[in-house]
Amino acid sequence: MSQIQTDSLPDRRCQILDAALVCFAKHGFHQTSMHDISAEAGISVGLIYRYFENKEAVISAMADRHKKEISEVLQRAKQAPTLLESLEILFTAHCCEEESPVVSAFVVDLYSEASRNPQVADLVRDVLQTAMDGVTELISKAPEGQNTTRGLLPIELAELIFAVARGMLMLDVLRPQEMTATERRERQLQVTRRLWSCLFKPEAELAYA
Amino acid sequence: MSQIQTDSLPDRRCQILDAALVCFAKHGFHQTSMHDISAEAGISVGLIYRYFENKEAVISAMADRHKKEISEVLQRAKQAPTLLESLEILFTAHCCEEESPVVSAFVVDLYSEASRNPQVADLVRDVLQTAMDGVTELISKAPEGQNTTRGLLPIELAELIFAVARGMLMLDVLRPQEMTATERRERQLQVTRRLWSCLFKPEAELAYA
DNA sequence: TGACAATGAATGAACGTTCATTCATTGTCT
DNA sequence: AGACAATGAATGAACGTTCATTCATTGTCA
Repeated sequence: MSQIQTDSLPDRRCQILDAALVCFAKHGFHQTSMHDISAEAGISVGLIYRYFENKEAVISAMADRHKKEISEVLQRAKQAPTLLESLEILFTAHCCEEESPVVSAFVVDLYSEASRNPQVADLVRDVLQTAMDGVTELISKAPEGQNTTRGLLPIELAELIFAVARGMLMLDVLRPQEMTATERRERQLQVTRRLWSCLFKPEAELAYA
Repeated sequence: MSQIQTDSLPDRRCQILDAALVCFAKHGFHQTSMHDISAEAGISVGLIYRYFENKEAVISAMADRHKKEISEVLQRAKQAPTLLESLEILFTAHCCEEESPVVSAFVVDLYSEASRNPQVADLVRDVLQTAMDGVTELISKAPEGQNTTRGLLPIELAELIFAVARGMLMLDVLRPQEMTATERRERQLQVTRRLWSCLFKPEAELAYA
């Protein structure tokens, strides 16, 4: 009865979005056809239109899902014992975390889409603002962020941190495919630590850096 | 005879690429039709195929042109009297320079394209490497880069600088259209100076920051 | 006139979307 | 329980449209 409806409806949507992510990451939004998605999901084309109004709605739903994944990453980052570890979680989420496969190519596409689709732009802006607020708060409360911030406010530091994170994510799409997730992660962590040492490491420790 | 060929051929190509940039920046590569480009250029569709083999070739040529523009920006940056001014040129090229209108949305699209098109990826990697080498050299030679680099090598600093530059460029596509080029430039410069102060400003000067 | 630049209608493939149809499941009645 | 009606999830061929690409034709010079 209604059990099937309420159970299968979100499942189907999820199944379709999973397939869409694979296709979008591989070929981009506008080079992925609805037939591609249906084939990847193992269902018929028509069925997609039972769960999504049109292709645009699939893209929007993907953006929405991205928002949830990012806020989960943020939650995990907030619980890390040190500021450096928080940053490491934030910087490596897109290439390493099993649970939230935020594929770099998809995110770059999302920004590309945001530049013409105001609805997507609003959503991405919202995600970014929430994440930045979280990190700003993280810095304000962290002992490392108190006195070694080189005269910059927590929010200014957060802006720099997010700029670097986005920039590294962009770099990620240029990396040859033969690079493993572990190798990517290692490169990400190196840059994260360098940034951290620039922003937060007390001058006194530099001799040992 | 050959005068017309050698003279008009590059001009037409340039005219077509100018039109393509406008369309690509506005709608993206794959949502721009050849008719859009021909209309923007004020010529017929068929004529485009006299100067470019196909749409892919237009995109590749755009990427090539991007490469030339970036190296021009780099040349200008190299001639700046201080390291900070070099960075300011590099960071504001995409939203302010009249001669090389490297539109942010186009560059994000270029990275998006690079993630599936190995030919474009190679080119973007090449551009990036050249620019990074230039900046690394700039840092090595600059007096500001000598002793206040917080234990980081010039190449490591260059990586951070380019990550921030790419990240800010990405942010640029989220900005509401009503923001003027001057306002964007101001925001860019703020972040540039903050980054510079983190990476290069001697600790002694911080009191006045 | 001959050579080349330029046009834009024509082509066919590919796309997003629709919808008549199928069929396993669920509900209802005797 | 058994027979029948109703549901709606799922299908995939078909539709109208758009797009990249081609090419017969026209315009423009020397």
